[in-house]
Amino acid sequence: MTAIVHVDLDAFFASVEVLDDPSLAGKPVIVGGTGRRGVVAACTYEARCFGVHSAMPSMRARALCPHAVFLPGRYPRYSEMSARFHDVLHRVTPIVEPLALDEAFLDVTGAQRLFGEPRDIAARIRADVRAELGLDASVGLAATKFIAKLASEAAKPKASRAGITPGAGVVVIDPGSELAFLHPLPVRALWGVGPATLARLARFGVETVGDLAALPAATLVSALGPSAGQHLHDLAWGRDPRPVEPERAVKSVSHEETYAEDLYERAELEREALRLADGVAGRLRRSGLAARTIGVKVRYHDFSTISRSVTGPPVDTGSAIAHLAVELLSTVETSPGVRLLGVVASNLVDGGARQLSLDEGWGAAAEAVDRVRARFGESAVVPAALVGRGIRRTGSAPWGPGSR
DNA sequence: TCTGGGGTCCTCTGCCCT
DNA sequence: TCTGAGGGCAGAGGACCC
Repeated sequence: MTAIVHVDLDAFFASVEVLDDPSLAGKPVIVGGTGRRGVVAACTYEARCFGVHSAMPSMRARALCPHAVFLPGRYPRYSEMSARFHDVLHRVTPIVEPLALDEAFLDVTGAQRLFGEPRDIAARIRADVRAELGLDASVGLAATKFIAKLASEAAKPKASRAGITPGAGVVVIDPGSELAFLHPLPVRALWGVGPATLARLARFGVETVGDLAALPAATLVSALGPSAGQHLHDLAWGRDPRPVEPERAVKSVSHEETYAEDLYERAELEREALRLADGVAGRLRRSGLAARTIGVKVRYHDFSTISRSVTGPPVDTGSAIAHLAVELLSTVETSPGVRLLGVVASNLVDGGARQLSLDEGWGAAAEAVDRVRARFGESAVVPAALVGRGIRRTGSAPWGPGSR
């Protein structure tokens, strides 16, 4: 029988802040964008008691919990702790699928000879993380990935107006007991059910996973499409054949930024596109990749979002990506005011396959730039068009538990 | 109160080719 | 030569995840 463990660090960013500054222990701590357009990336359970949760606008979090400690976040520190966390997991098994900085699946089926029963392995992982990192983790164990994930969720502490209820830490869903665990849960708990799907399911009177399981698969397929419909029907019956995948190739690399004030000037947007393209190019080269498709994403004042993309020979330099991004930008309306601009590289290929003719000289220059930045920091070299330019951004470093 | 950033996957549409 | 059907692909957008 396959044994899958899901491990999730509790309130990761906020817990690291408390770990590094013990005077914060027991206080509501909120990590995230502190600007007008920022959102909460993570918060302690003390903050959750006031109704604060991740992805909530920081302004609202401040209104709900004005006495909280607000911190902007320290991405390099979280990365370092994440690396140590994944080291602990890799000591148990090489079959580790990272989901985020603070979360991973492990297939511990083959680790039983070394470490004993799966439930003992789950408990051991939690204890090792606590001992070596000083952080609390919640652990779920089941025969499938998504039930293991729901189990770790069930193992977490709960926060409400009444206070914090400690979690079990480890929850094991034994084979045969999956449906009894699954069917009473709200349907929103299923992976893939967000606000839009929830609204569609509500029309069928579906509130719990059990309600969903009772619907014929054909009804779900007609309501949600063949892929999502069948997938959710399978999940509702506990079926999830997806294996733990240690190696997953990156499919796209992007940089986007929300501005504190909307941008109207095309020249300013083109400079921003250059800066974002430069960031994307650097990350592509560090991964040894080049992109065949370059896209731009534009979000307007009213939050409506459009994207434009173009496919051609592989590129991995800031100048080449910026050139395409600026061309794409010239096809979209910017006069309503741009709240967010993004540059996306997709259709990724091996970096050695990039266009050599025109780009060869730029490629060598870009690699030299990479070496200087590696030694002296990202701001040591910037495109000439950006020297001395400053635009007010939302003030966020690349943070978010989903960041890899 | 007004909604980050970095991703993946899916669906729909239009175009090109056979 | 014209036309329609169908497949493949690219582009756009939506939904979802952490």
